[in-house]
Amino acid sequence: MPELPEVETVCRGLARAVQGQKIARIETFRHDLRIPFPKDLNSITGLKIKSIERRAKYILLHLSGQRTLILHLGMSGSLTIRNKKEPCQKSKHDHMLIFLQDDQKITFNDPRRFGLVALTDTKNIDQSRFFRHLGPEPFDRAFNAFYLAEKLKSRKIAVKLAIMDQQLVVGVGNIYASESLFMAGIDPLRKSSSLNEIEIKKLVAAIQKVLKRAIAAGGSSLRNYVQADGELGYFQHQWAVYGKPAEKCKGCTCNIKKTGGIQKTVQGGRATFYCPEKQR
DNA sequence: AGTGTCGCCTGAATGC
DNA sequence: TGCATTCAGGCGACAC
Repeated sequence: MPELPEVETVCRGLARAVQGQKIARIETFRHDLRIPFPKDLNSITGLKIKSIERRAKYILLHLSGQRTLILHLGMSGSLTIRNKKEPCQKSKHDHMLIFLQDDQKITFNDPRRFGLVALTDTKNIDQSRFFRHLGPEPFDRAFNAFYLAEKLKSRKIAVKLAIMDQQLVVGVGNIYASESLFMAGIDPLRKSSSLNEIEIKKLVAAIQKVLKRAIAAGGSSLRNYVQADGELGYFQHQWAVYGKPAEKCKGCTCNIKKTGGIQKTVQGGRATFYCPEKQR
């Protein structure tokens, strides 16, 4: 599932392939994904893709005429770029095609349809329903130990749920929440307000490091991005605890017989993985 | 206001 | 073998 690093990878790949191109035509094959497609989607025909930006897990295509096309991949969405001349059949969950004037074609495929497509005036982005409530980017200077301490001290929920709250910090999804807490050595079940200064510093650093490593892993496979492989750029081979119940944690020196290895539990309806020995 | 739960959706994995 | 059930999860809506 695309989290921040995957979305970042997709944005970079997209920028390389289609920045500066004009939109020739758009086709949709149903009226909605998680929300309806914009009624005026065809109004961006003829506009130029000036730049591409990631914000949280949203992909922003800034167009000429002060328009911005917003894409979100949800859980199962992927973008593929092909040359229009390549013979290519529409697959089952292709929902939108963007044809460009240079004969490339962007395909938005999303089996579970948790993704979305929206259109807004560029200057109104910050006030849009999608961005109004978002917290700082994890790499922004505004996301630091002082900020996190302020945010956590009054909160009663578990720290894992807190760092997944997009109002606190954006882009930390379920997988990287578990991974970051492992790297920081913090038990995901701990109450947010129970973390001390040192732990909070470690957590900020861990979130940034985990995300940066994942982006780097994605970037290294970027050249294959245009091929039809939604899995590319993912971090799954480097997971330390996620999806590995009862296994050894990364760099394990634990007494597995005693700890039972990596534990799996559920928080807020989402799977959490952690090492009971390394995370306290 | 902060917190917890639900629903959207489909395919893979598991259970009987 | 084949059908039914469970699980996965971003994010907004909603109830308390």
